[in-house]
Amino acid sequence: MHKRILVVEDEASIREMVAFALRKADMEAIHAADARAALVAVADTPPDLILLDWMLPGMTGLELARRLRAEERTADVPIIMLTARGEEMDRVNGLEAGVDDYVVKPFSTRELIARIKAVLRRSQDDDATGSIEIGGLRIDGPAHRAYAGDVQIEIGPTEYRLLHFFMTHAERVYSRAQLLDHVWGGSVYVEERTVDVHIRRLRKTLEPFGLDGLVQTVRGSGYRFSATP
Amino acid sequence: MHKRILVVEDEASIREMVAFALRKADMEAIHAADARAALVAVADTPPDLILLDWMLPGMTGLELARRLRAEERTADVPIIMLTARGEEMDRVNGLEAGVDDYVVKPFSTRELIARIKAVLRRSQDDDATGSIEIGGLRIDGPAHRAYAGDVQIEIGPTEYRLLHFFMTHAERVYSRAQLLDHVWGGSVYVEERTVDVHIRRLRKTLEPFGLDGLVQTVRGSGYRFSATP
DNA sequence: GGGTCCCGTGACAAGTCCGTGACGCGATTA
DNA sequence: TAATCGCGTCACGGACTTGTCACGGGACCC
Repeated sequence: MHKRILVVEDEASIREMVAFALRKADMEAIHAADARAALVAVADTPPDLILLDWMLPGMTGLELARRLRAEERTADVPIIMLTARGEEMDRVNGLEAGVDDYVVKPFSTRELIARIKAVLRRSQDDDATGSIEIGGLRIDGPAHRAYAGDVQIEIGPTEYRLLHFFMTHAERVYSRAQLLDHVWGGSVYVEERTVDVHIRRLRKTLEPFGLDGLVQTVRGSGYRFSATP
Repeated sequence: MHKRILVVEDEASIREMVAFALRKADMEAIHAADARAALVAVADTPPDLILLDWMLPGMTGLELARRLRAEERTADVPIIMLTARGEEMDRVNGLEAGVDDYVVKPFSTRELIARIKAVLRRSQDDDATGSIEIGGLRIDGPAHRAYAGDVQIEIGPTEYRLLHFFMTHAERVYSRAQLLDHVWGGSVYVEERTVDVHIRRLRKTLEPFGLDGLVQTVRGSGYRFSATP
């Protein structure tokens, strides 16, 4: 899980220490030395999380937090505040501004990474869809299970993800590239032919249950999931 | 879905922040600054959910939770506890009092709303509780004990919390991160693999009673509790 | 009918994920 | 104070996934 973290901090040494820790945790640090730079950086592509120093030249971190919350694009980006010990940290105002967590300096990088992970973890919503049924095949989203009528189907992780995508996007042709994007996640590179192999594996696990013809090949274009041949 | 939420919290600023967030999510906030006010407000018309601060003037939130559970009218109303980080929060006692979830301050409004929705969704199709039985395993909520048939099972605190969470959220896959959030609490940092170890310990204590296969591994996703393999 | 392109299929090696035993530490109890 | 217990972490090994490749059959176009 590669994440992009915006680090708004005027002290270069702290920025670098944080950047180093982030990189080790497979995250990318984007630097901003003051509020203005932060707003510019955010305008481009909103990061996954923002680390915000409490004291900044020009504008306080709190004020910046409010600004970020007001913007449509960044309203949902979690914010973690960095405060120095002894600094009057107005927790209530922070809460109002929608700050997700505080880390008090001096902090260990270990703790910082831990906090970041915790906040990221919480911010991802768990709206698992209910159950879907198409052509005698049913999947139970929350339970991560597939059924042919009443009998349960043993299915591997990637096969399940592929099946889940197909059933939530039935009756439509997807190219191998699109399937890679949606099922594998855009940030990994795998050969397109890999999709073929997984299609085959999926067909093979469905076949013993009389569920063939659901995954259809559209020659030259890709694959489609449909109950009607 | 218009819901009425009772907010029991002595700090006015937090009450207002919560009220603002609730309104944005199409819910109505009813305020109560202390336990007495809460009991009065509840006597009129029970709300759909109660947000309860852990520390209250006069009576602790935990005590109030017990009182609310004892009342006929409010026994079934879900309760979410608000606790400050660092406050010693006794999650076991919370379970005993029938608390449905915890949210640790500082929290973002986004997270709070998400938790509220999750609890509401769950309480829709949940009947009166007390004790739950799944697959020959029974837990007695108020006493926090576990039984296999009639024989009591010796079980540690963390194992019990894990088991309790599983039994109140059966037939659904949870990632290690989600389990950490719900069973360990939001703002603590432990390695995700720690979950594995506790899963194993739980399995090991259940096994001698023939209760194996209840805690299931979903490779690549997490764990699931279910009576059917 | 021939050629070309596209897809199905089986095998395989690397990689990932999970179960498991052990260890140290702090808290609680005797 | 000593002893026990529960908990979090680590390292190791095994089992399962998974991405890739090579081969061959079939479809489409001419």
